[in-house]
Amino acid sequence: MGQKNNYDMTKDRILNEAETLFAQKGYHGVTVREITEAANCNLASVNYHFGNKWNLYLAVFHFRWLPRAKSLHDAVVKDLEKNDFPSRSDVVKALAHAFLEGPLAEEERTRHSLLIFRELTQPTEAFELIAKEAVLPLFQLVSDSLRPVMPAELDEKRLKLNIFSIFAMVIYFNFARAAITHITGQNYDQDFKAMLTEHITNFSLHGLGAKAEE
Amino acid sequence: MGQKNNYDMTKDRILNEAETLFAQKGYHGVTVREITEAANCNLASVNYHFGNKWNLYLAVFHFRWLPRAKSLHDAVVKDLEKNDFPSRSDVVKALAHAFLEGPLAEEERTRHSLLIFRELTQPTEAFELIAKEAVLPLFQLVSDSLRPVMPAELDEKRLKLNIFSIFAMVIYFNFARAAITHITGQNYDQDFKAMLTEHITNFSLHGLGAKAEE
DNA sequence: GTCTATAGCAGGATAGAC
DNA sequence: GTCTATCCTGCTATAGAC
Repeated sequence: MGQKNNYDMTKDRILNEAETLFAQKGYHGVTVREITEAANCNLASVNYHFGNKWNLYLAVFHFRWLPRAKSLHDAVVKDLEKNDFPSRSDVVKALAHAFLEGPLAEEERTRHSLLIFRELTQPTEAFELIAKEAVLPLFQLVSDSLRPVMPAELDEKRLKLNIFSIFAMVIYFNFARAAITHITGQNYDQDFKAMLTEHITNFSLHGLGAKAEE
Repeated sequence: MGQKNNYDMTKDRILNEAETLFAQKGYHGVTVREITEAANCNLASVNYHFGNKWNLYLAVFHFRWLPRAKSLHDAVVKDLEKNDFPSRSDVVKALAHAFLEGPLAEEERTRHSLLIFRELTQPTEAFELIAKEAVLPLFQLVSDSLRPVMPAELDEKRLKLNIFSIFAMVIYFNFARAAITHITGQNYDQDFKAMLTEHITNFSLHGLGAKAEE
């Protein structure tokens, strides 16, 4: 039992440090030495606990990324349950709020985002896992929530594109921070994030608001 | 002179293969050996022509990525010049069209996108270069085009957020192909891309079209 | 379960012949 | 400018003592 604590703690520390480093530098950019030094344990422990470096990478998604994705999913569900019949605006707001100001701490969110961006652009075995366990379910949730409040004549294909567009903004404003900060000089403080949530909701509902011209 | 041809050709072949491989696997995922084998030249030629691996990476952005970005920029400019006073719709359409159906061939676009996504999420020295030479100028162009057709009371900050949202979609639909194909089962053929351009334009102008409910 | 020591190999870079 | 041969560092992974 005392041993089991040590076991868990070392394994946990490795997972924590591995997640941070993989998020920052990508799989190939990180060495096992780096991870074990950061985790304050021996070089050999990665192989002992996870077999090899690649399995450690997968374990990060399994034991760290997925639970966090579930907490995001739950935050959206809870937000939607406030209303018996959530409006379009409720759905968008729930999503934007969860991703930009939700249950995840600031640095946690960055880590979470970086890990999935790498998988989105260059899918590996890990993508299979998170698509099935997190991405598809969340997409389905949003789809089911929007379907009853969108015009009946809107076909499935176009409904999906609309949902992708909402995700596009939520995700983009998370991952393009470097560019956004560079262009606007704006830091991601509490105020700016609240403004972003408001903007995303508004843009998703009305776009640029072109009524005046056409 | 005959020598200069060989010189150029080897250097060019290295740049070509390096670009493809860096886009596919990222800087650390690629080895110099891999590049020179693909370019059908000797291992030492990378060091001869570019000094070291890192300089080759920067050269890819300088000699390959930037010219392509300029051709995209030009496509947008030319499209906008069709109208003396481009409407909001004209601006969005010009952007979406250039990025999804513009001057770049299919595989070229993917390469181009992958390279910048890596830099957007994890900026290096290369980001400085392309931000100054390509990203900021394009942003400015869109900003200048939209300013006269947006309400005067819209402040700079919010105008910028609107522009980011348009870019968000244009970029997202390029880079999240893996996810989109996985979820929709839809391939990026000519028809789908035309539908995307239409969708992005429409969504950017009207959002989900929430007039009915609020 | 944790450590040291090391095998075994792949990587970037260079020297020097042609 | 291009090539071969080679140096040397740093990597993953494992064997085996504790």
